[in-house]
Amino acid sequence: MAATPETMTATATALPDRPKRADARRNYDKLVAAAREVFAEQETGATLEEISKRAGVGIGTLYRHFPARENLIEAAYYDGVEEVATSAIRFADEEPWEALTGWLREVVAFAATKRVLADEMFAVMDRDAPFFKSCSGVVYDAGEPLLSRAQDAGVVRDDVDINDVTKMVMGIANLRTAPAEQIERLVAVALDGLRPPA
Amino acid sequence: MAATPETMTATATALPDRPKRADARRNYDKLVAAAREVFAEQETGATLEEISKRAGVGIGTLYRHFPARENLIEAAYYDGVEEVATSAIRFADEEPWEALTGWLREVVAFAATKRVLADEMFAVMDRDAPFFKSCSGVVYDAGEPLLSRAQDAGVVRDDVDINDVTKMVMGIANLRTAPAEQIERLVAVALDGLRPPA
DNA sequence: AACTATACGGAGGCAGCCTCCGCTTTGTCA
DNA sequence: TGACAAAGCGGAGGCTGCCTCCGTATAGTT
Repeated sequence: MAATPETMTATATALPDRPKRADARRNYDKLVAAAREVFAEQETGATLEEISKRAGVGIGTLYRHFPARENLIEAAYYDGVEEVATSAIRFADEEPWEALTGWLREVVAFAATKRVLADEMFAVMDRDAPFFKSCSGVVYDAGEPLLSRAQDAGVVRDDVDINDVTKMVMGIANLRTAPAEQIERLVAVALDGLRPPA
Repeated sequence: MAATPETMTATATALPDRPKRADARRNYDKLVAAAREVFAEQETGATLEEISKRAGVGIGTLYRHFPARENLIEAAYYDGVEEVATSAIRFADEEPWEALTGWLREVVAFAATKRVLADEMFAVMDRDAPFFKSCSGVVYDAGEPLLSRAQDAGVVRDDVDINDVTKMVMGIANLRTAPAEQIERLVAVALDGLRPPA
């Protein structure tokens, strides 16, 4: 699901407006695609010059569309967020505990693919930038029903909310020194902490 | 406990050698102190020029002592690590569960004070740089007895090691969007996941 | 006091970030 | 379809921070 102005509600995001003229829109899309490529390849230190070159546009064009580095990062990040959010519905008919934890594992896998981008975002962006709020909002809205259901079923403690749960999981998912296998294991341990106290 | 060449074993660290001439040693210390100050103040984007100015030495001097940015960061970080490691002994005579979790809360508090520095380190340093290994080693050696005791007492599951436990906790501790109160709460939840499965 | 190894410091080269403005393209209106 | 404004393009160049290099200064030694 792509983030286009048409499909976005007021609360959905704070992405730069997608431009109107055909050539501009073309370049905008090329830039986002190039940014995704470059951020996916580079372990670190992607330069904006390289992204603009890869997109086949001038550096000035990049800056017109994305006045600050973060705007480009946001655009490259956002539709992954929407995707993982919507994936929540796929877990609707599993058991409450499996539905919640299954979706959270999905979130972890997503985070793994976007680690460089996420680091960039945190490095560059204010903790409470509107964009973060948007992303959080989308993810929370998606996960909240799964959590509530698990709590109603009595398999998750009542003193946590969806913000708590996703943050806890994301913290572990973003561990930069842990291999994927360990992250999965640690997430499972932490999720066990969500079970109601005996 | 300060990190001096005299007190360091081969495995302890990979810090640059502390220099021999009196003026050089003075400048080295001034630089480390200035780096700590600046990293503590700045939310982000501390410049090396500023650190050298604050220390009252030329930029060339900074680079002679710390050829790469990371060397300075390491030096500024390291003795905090040793401090938190040695704090483990203070929990020796508490109950096994309280000893382990009490010390881990200490680790979390330490992480909170060094967040900028930690971010810098991760941004700049290879995941398996010797320095990381040293820090991990020091912390693991300190925490391992507490974990073993808790496992022997049957209050912590057997399928985790000290590496798992500290990473899980550090992941949550480094959450950049969570206030201290929430981090404490989430760490407590995750630690509950360490209890043996019923 | 003279000497040498050690250390100092900042000018300057380099790279990435970002701005600015003259040129080009698009879309529109007759 | 041609002509015109508005929108968009692009890259030269300024700025800043990173880092190197080398002429000068100082500690320690004899």
